[in-house]
Amino acid sequence: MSLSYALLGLLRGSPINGYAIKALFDEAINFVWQAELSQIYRELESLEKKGLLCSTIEPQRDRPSKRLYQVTEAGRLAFEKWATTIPDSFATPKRDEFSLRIFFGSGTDKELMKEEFRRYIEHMRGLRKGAEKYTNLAERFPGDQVMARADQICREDPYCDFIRRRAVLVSEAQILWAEECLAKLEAGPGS
Amino acid sequence: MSLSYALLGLLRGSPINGYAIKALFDEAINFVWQAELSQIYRELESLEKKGLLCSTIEPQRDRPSKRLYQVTEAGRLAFEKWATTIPDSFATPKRDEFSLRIFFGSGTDKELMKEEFRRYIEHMRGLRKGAEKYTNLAERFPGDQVMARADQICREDPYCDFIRRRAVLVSEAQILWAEECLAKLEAGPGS
DNA sequence: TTTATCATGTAAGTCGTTACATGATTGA
DNA sequence: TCAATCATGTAACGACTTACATGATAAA
Repeated sequence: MSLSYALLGLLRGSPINGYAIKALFDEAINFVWQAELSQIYRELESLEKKGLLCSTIEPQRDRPSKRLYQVTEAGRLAFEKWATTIPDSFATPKRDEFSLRIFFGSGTDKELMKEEFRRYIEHMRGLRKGAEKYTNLAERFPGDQVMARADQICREDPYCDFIRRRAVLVSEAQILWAEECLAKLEAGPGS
Repeated sequence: MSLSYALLGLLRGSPINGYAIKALFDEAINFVWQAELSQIYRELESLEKKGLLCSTIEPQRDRPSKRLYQVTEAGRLAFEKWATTIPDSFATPKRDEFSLRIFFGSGTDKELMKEEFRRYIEHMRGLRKGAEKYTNLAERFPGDQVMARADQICREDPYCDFIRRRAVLVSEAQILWAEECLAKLEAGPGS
């Protein structure tokens, strides 16, 4: 599973706690990975048991204590191995509810399907907009060192920009596709 | 979960057995849904227990017996309800190992990353090629009525074509993106 | 004779979501 | 006072994968 590598990769830098990782996933790298807090905590615990991470409790004055994680040497090695081994297959599991709904569209009222495409286009425009600009983590989390650092890394790292650019291009392709479908449905008989 | 609706949708037509459904997923609608045989069998069983499907055993002379499934009236209603209710969100779970590998690319040797992009482009070209033509199920499964019928439906159904077209456009966008990334890596310092 | 295809299933384990529990502080 | 944010976790369930078991026929 790749969540473990996402965590090992993120924890190579300064120590982070589970809650902040969730914020990073949601705010900064939402084109890359997604996970629920409960899953993150469980995975961090599991990685620590395996000796790939270690944690320390950091008490805070005005906030609850944090459990800060860092990679161990073994964790760093495991990540390195994963990062330098090109996978045999690039296939991603194909399980997309929207595709399925469209696939079975011919049994559904055409006006309803048109509305579904319109809503999909709105959704995709939102995604594109979100990907077009850098997520300004430093602004959103003022005074947070971890976020400031993540922000800076993303701004300087060409690979981080690749991922952002991909989100833009792919969502644009899907917008064009959906608009094309809508036009065909409107041009077709009985509309 | 949507696998159940994929099954209910497929089984609205002529009765099909689990093994044939797997073939349909793999050959015809691989842009739409994916599932392992073991999961299909379990899900079919579960849907029958819920009264949404019913099955009959069909003995064959030269082959093992088949368990043929069909939707019940309750199953048809459940499918209708799903198909005619536009979901609140179009978000798909974002969990793509390739994105993650690129995101962490700056720590990896540049030549290795270039090779990874090249392999990715090859993979995407294969996907595009597969999507450009109709999957000729009738040719691949000569004499198979279920496949012949699925083939014909796909050929006549505009929604089926939408899905195919989407796969073409999205894989094209990803090819362009990856080529753009490669060019940037090659133009950058130290290449 | 061995491999491939057809055919159905079970069992174990991993991965992921949803719901629940707890409790502190801050701001409206 | 009430909601929001910060913070960590547990428990139950649901979804998916991998491995295993079985056995027939057809083709190489």
